[in-house]
Amino acid sequence: MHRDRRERRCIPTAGSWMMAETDRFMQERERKREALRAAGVDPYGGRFPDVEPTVDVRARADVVDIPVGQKLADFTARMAGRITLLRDIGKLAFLTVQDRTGTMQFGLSKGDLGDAQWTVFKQLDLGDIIGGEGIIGRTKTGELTLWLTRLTVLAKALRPPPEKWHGLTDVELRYRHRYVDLFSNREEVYEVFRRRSAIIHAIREYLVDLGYLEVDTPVLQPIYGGAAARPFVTHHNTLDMDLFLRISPELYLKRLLVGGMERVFEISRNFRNEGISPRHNPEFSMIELYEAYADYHVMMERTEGMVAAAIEVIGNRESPIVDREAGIEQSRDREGAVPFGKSPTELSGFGGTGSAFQRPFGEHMLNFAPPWRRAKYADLFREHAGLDIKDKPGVLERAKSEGIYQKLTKSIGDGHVHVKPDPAAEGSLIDHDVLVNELFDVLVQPHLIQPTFVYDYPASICPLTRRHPEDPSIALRFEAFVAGMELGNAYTELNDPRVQEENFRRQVAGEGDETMAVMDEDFVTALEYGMPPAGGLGVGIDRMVMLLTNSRSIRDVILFPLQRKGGVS
RNA sequence: GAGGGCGUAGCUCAGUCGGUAGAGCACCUGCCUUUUAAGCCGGUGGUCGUGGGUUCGAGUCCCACCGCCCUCACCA
Repeated sequence: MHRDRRERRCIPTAGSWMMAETDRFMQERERKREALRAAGVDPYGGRFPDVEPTVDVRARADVVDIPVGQKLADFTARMAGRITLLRDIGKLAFLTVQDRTGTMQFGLSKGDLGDAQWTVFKQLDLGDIIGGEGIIGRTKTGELTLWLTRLTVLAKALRPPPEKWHGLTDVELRYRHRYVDLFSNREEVYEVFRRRSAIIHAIREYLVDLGYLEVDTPVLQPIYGGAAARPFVTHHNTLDMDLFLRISPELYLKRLLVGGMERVFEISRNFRNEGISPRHNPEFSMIELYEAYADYHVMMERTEGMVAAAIEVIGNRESPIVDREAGIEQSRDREGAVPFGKSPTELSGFGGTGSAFQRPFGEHMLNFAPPWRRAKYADLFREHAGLDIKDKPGVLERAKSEGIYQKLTKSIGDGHVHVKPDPAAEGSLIDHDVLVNELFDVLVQPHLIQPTFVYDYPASICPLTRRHPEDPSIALRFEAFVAGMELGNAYTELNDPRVQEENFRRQVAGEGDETMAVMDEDFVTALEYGMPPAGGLGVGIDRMVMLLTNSRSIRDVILFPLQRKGGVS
């Protein structure tokens, strides 16, 4: 039947389709698969128990003296993985086999393996998944090698893997076919997600050790709230009810404070129907935590503690393979990219930096050693803008010279800009506070490279936030910035039900920065039962992973970032 | 949503002034018992993102559309 196929493609009639390149590769591999079946070999294997990871085999080999060019008959191993390189020397072959911990060279000798097994080997291709049993040795060049006495086919790959040296570099293909990205760009991509897992694990451990309870609250919410963002809307058929995908778990977690969960956290996937950028994905992960009897100063320590715990757990690790790095770096340089990416020294942890809390990020070296810098909003504004935040004429003048004023007045009417109630009042069409905030974004935020807590925001910028008891113009809030990027946001939480109720009313009326569809009356009811004073904190997990893996785009730390449908198949 | 860039073989990339579409890897035939991106001989493989247009002739020029990336806006 294979012959039929080949003949068909060899006789292109006028106007017929030429054989697609992909089909040629796949049909060749299908031919080999059928050859395996004809020889009584299942090309998709089955249970293959007691497989030893590469790192374990290498660790065992490290404590044994294996002379170069020798095999140790009593050093046996049983391993499995994907063939990433295949060197066929005639009656001898070397395969590089990759598992989750690294790569191992398999050596195959026709004489040792026997004709039947050698025939099986001849049907293998790059990308196939195999198991092997044999004895460990070292080749002439000292390479640790598993010399097979038995070869098992576990999965015949029908599609060829990407080019073996460059791997997959097309970013669109990398995101759409992440499974290929993961095995073909193993050293960079797999490592990022290994770290992501370790970071989340470390955060959990850190908080649980502090007596926190991890919870799950609704993703499908009849009323959304807790942040300023447009939601995704969905519908429950049987209940015939519109629901929102949560933009934040905040209002549910605070209900749990009322219920007596004094220390509570959730690692929550949130969904915001907003724009997409290298720092924004429509669905993203955040850790939110609430601690009774604490305040936002305590939350600064929690932020430092979580990051320190994360760095500790990802720090000490030798990268098993780094050879292909040079090629990746070159391709990025061709695009004129900044020096992001993982160098061998970075992958191995603390290489040459002196402090365990230092991490490279782009052209910066970030120092996460606690305590991080703590700076008041107004002080930073004075430092970088040279202005007092209450200096209305000065702020207006600077906003004009920076082009911010012009940009804002131009976009009045799109619903995002707050027009001053009485424009004539001070010769400005834009709220003073809006101008301050815009100037902060442009003049201050980009300079906040090293981890910095910006605290005591002007209350006018965050109208829904609890005020400082001694200075009502100050809001009890901080934001954590690293590399010019917002990493976290925290408050001394509002627990006065009447103030909360009033805030909701203003939100519904669209007066504040946030708007919402309807008031969450049940949340007010909860506060009426009494919520302990508390500190609350939200930290973006994806951004934290970006910072700790030197990743320039949020899409590089999310396994399957949202892509438009269509595109390359 | 606005502006800019990109899309050529399965993968990584060349393609000059508009004049028969190329290389490496991969794949196929053959050789090779210590390779390290193995090597050597020979060979196959293309709807140049899609659709229109200009032209004697379009990968190349023009228009529209699709997808990706970047900047801005919204947002975290």
